[in-house]
Amino acid sequence: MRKDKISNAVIRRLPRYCRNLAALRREGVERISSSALGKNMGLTASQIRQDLSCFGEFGQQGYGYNVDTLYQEIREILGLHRQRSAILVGAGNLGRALIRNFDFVDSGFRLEAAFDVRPELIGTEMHGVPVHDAAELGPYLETHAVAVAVLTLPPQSAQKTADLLMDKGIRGIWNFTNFDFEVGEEHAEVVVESMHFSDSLQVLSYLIRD
Amino acid sequence: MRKDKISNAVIRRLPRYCRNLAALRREGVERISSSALGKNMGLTASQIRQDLSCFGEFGQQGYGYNVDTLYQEIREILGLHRQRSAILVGAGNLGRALIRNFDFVDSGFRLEAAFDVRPELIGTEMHGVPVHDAAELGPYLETHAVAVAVLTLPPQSAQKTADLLMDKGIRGIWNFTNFDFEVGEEHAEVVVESMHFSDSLQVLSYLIRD
DNA sequence: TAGATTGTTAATCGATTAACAATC
DNA sequence: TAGATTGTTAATCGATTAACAATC
Repeated sequence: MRKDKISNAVIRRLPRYCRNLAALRREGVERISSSALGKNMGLTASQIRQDLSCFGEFGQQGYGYNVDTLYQEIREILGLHRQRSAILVGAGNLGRALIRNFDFVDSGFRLEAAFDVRPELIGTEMHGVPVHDAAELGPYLETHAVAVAVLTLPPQSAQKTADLLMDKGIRGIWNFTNFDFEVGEEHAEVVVESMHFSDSLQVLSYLIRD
Repeated sequence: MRKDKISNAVIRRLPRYCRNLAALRREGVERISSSALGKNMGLTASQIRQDLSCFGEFGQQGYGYNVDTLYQEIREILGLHRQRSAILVGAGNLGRALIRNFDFVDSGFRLEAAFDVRPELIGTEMHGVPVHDAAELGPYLETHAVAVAVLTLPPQSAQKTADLLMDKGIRGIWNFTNFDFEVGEEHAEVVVESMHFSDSLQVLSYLIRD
């Protein structure tokens, strides 16, 4: 039964379903049952059926799920076919690594431009992406419809840049600054996804304690 | 009341407590109540008191918590004072970004060495970290006590390298490969923390859907 | 002392798992 | 048809929130 409000727990499992189904597809697997997929992913068959039923009826009794169809359905649910526009702010080591290595298209985005304050970077191209002066960020956002900004600059600049992005109507911020900037009530609809590297490593530290 | 088995949900909030308390400390705040901290972090006062009570009694009725003490306590719980040994495998763009910019010490680790297959990198130093031939990884692990390996190499090499690391007795793997390698039953005690960039961006894609 | 705030117990809420009729 | 497996409802489990006596 389709649900209106999807829980966060379910949403965060969707990309994993995607990755696993993509792998099965590459291996040439045509169909899979919830119990086989569950074994693959370390989930119960029940949970998988429960998760998928939030979005529709993708399976068939006695058969299971068609791998390719289910893969496409979940990509559709996540909106990965959308090719929305993205920019990156802060073309330092990490920003550069993302520009060069990360497959934005596979996650539903086109990376249109990067911004940085360093004069030696401004005007260059990285992996086909033009690097503009950070001072041009505001004007750029007024003339281009940008859905998401990747924030890969030092934490000290995070709040100010985030404020500008939100004021100019950004929909989402992918935050790599390791700083949780404030989101004012007037921007409550802005979505922030933070990649807190240190949080992850600190959890790892805890989990390997003696 | 101290608990034996701490839930994953609680563990994953600990680094956030740490970050918030660190910020308060920097601002010179000396004490804080669970309700004030809750407002700060977007949690209920109840949850904070419940979380902390898993590990001991750190507060005082009528007063709240001493910011500095609580900060130190949580760092201790996470094991961030330990300075355990870490290595990094794959000194490409992302690996390089971590070596140069990431503060391993703040998360409880010393980054001792990096490994790569590229001849032009072998023998060099990055930010004081020596880059060795990836072929030396096995021998290195036999002569050095390494707690954690950072995996920043292409997904195609992930399984093979992870297998080697686990065979040589690694305690934890911080996985940036965007690939969930298999962990054999014989290595069930190995802890894997994965930073799946694409999962995060895909969730963001979902959350900004119309 | 009076007010504030803890740690803990009990209540509620939400997520996961189990069971099973429906049906391919 | 018989076996397999779904989608869904009900049961269980776990996490969050509320309430409150204890006490600084």
